[in-house]
Amino acid sequence: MTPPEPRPRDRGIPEATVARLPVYLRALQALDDRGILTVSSEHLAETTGVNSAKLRKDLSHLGSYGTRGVGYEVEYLIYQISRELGLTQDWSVAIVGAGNLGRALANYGGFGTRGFRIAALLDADTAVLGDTVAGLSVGHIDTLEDVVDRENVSIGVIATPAAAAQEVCDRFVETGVTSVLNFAPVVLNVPPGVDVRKVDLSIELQILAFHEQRKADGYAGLDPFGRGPV
Amino acid sequence: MTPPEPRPRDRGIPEATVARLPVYLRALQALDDRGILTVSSEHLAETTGVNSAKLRKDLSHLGSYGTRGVGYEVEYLIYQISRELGLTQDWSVAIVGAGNLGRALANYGGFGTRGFRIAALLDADTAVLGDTVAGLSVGHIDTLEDVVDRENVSIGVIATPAAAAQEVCDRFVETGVTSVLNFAPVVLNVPPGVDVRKVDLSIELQILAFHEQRKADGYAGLDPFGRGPV
DNA sequence: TTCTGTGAACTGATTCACAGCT
DNA sequence: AGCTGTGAATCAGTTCACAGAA
Repeated sequence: MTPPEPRPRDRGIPEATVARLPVYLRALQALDDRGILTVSSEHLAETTGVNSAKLRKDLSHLGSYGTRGVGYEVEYLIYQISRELGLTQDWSVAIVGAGNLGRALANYGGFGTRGFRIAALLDADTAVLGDTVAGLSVGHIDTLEDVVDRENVSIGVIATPAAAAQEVCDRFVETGVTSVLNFAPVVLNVPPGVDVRKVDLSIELQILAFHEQRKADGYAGLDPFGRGPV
Repeated sequence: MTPPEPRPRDRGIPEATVARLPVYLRALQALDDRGILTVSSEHLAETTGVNSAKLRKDLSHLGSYGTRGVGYEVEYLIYQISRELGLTQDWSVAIVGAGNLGRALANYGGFGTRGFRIAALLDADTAVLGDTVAGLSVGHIDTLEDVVDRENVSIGVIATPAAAAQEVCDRFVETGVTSVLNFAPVVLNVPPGVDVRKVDLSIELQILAFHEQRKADGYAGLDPFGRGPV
């Protein structure tokens, strides 16, 4: 697992930092839209809900893009973060599963920010074949390999029922996709080198339930409005 | 911030552990469905994609529910985790936003596992009012406060466009909801004591894009199939 | 003077490795 | 003999606090 050789500028950006860069980026874009030219770590930290020292350390991993006594130039920082995240290019995305979730994803306005392009929306159910979603015609799952090759898909999104997820994932991996975003409630098995990220509604709810229960249990006095289970 | 008094059994379960318990629970339920009575940390760890020492340490925070030389009893462990997560009771959930995402959430089969009950699906758009989704009629957002009170809602789910999210959140909080699951791409502002969890598609994609770019950049030899941007 | 960039201290999470129970 | 439960070692991430640039 050792990298082949030490590379020029250390790109060893901590995972935790990478996960926050998109949040900073969004806040910066909002500032830019309002015509704001410069921002301090204190202010940007506040609007993104992090500690300002953490924000500065995060940004310092990209290089020294701030000006002491002044702050960060909004446009320049947007560019630097975009570049670091790989958003100065477009990535091709294929979504499998054209149920409500798949459709919601396909319709996701402009796909967040720029940087992504939906190449296809596929489903196994012939009943939805040809439906138009977000200007795209739903294709058949059997064309997955063709689509990935032709459109140079690099990110596969799985929005199928749990039972179908592993098979779809295998097909993505087999065709050369190395990044998968999984919305199905299963743990996917992939070979090394493939990145999987999981988004799981019921896990999120269960985590919230845990904290709700705790509030209800022991700290009633500190939480005058807390509600219990039904 | 000191708890009023030391409470009987230490419930200081690490956040990282809490986030994994739902994953273990799901795997255990699958084992239970297959009639398997007992499982070792090694095996359960493998199917959930974690290290077995981590799994044992996680479970040890709940108590000593394993048997040395044997493993864990599946049913008993399901019960213990469910109890710890607060799933032996039902929690009432209100979803705001009846677009594709809101509908996808409402249809989410049995809401993951048991433990949750959708009390209402609300929207501001009069065009979707009265639509039936997952056996539920879409209500008007103005009834939010009524619904929360009447149905004793403890978890609010925000599936609205970004612009509406903070206002919906404020109304939830104002009415006494202390747990919020936010799908809108904004950082929500809440008073202390309110838990917010965020699920953000575009952030997940951007994190994947970062790793894709890295693979494409520097490790071509280790990743023969990796695709670049389009 | 203001605000960045960063060593140093700290806190939390993971992994190792093995003692001890069944 | 096999597998749990857990101290001890390690690693990652956060926060503090301040030196130094503009």
